[in-house]
Amino acid sequence: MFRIDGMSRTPVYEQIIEQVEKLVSLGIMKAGDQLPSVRSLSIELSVNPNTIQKAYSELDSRGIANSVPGKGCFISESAEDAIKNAGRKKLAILRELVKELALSGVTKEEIEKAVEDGLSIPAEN
Amino acid sequence: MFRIDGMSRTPVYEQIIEQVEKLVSLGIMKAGDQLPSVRSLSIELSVNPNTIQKAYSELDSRGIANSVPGKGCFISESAEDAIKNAGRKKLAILRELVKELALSGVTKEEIEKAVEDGLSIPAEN
Amino acid sequence: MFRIDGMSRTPVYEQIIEQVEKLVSLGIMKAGDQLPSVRSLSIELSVNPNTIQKAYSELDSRGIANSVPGKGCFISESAEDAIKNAGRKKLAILRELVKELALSGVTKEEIEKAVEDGLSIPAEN
Amino acid sequence: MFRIDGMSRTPVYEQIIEQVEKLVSLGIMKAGDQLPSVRSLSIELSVNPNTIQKAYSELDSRGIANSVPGKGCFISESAEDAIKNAGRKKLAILRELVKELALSGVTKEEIEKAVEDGLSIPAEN
DNA sequence: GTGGTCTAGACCACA
DNA sequence: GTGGTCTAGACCACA
Repeated sequence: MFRIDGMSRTPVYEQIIEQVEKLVSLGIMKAGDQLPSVRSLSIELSVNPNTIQKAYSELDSRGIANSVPGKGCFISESAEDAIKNAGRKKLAILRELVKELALSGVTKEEIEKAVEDGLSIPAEN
Repeated sequence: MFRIDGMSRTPVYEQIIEQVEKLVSLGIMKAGDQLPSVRSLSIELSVNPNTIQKAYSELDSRGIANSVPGKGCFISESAEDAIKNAGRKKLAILRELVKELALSGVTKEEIEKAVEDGLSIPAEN
Repeated sequence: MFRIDGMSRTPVYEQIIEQVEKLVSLGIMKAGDQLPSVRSLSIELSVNPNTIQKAYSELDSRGIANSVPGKGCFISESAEDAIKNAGRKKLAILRELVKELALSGVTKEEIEKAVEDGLSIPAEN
Repeated sequence: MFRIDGMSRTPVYEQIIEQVEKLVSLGIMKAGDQLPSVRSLSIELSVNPNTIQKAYSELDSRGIANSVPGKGCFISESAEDAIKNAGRKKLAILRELVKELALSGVTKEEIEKAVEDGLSIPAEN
């Protein structure tokens, strides 16, 4: 269910967060669903339990999951909203990136093509 | 000529690189122009000389400048091309970002609006 | 008669204690009344019997109930007093909370409004 | 500058967060001020660096400080606002606590007295 | 020196 | 079993 790229620059705990967000966005995980336990996932991914813990507590503080001591970690009711709102905040990054590309000499057409590509493949990985 | 945001998450050396690229893209600096000396810039920006050094050698390895030991660091002939090519490589990042936003539930309209905004304000900061 | 919020951060056994206290405070349960048996309540709430046991023995040591082995758990004569005294001890928590809020910049008016609200809706949940 | 109560139930990292908030609320620390480094504070308090790290990264994600890798951790511009807003969210807790006390039989007068006490000693510990 | 990530492993309260 | 906290200590990128 989860896959870690040890070569990647993005921290392991961040990779886990992103994958949970993806599963929720795709509707594969829904509010109330339980995530694998810290220990079981740490074994499955050959990763230290602390790293999973960090991912889960981040998901909790982002409003995507509820970590309930003694019971488990569950997708929260507000998960979809929290993810969408986080996405909205990233629109500013998108704007800056476009501006930077335009400035560096990349043409408007190349940029719009890339955006279209991104929009047209909505659920491929 | 250069400004460093000490609070920013982007490394200081990266901020310097970005600003050199911007100056070239805007045509303010051209092939053959000399960058400030490592020492003078380090003093001007209150930054460790090693950090400037790192920025300049990165600019060198990216084909944007030529560091000539004992003489200085100069904008290279290939600077504009190198910057544009780097920009093209960033199109992939743009594509991924758009895909990620779309997946997280941000609407197509919001995304296209942000792209337009980025394109319409070509040289504001 | 009892409801458990599995998503809540307050431990299940604590939730049970609070609900017993509320029933006594509201006069719904009185001295001598018998609480549901450990087994039956554990089944009703889909909760581990150990958890109910823990709640009941806590109620016992707080002087709110008497656990009689082999017979059951009964609201004690001193229940109302015990609850009121526990409440008085919580006045210190209230004082600290108010102090903390005031210190954090919340205005006196906002605090007094919240207190009034709490006082005016005496028995809504 | 910081003091840890090893006997307390509140986690060490939380104690540190609270103390930073208090220092900001009291105007002792201001936007831009640098917190002690992770290592130095860990030595001063005889606490593991990871624990300080956790406190600082929490302060960061709460908008109270900016952790800048390689430079240090600084009180953010938005610190006071962030603290005040967090306080406002705690008003709901206050309301519930008052309701619970009133229900348990504590008189209105006792409650109001405690609130006044909390308000009248604005900066004692 | 400074923060950030991670492993290894312990201990706690709660279910 | 389940999450939460913490120590001890390593290694990384950046300043």
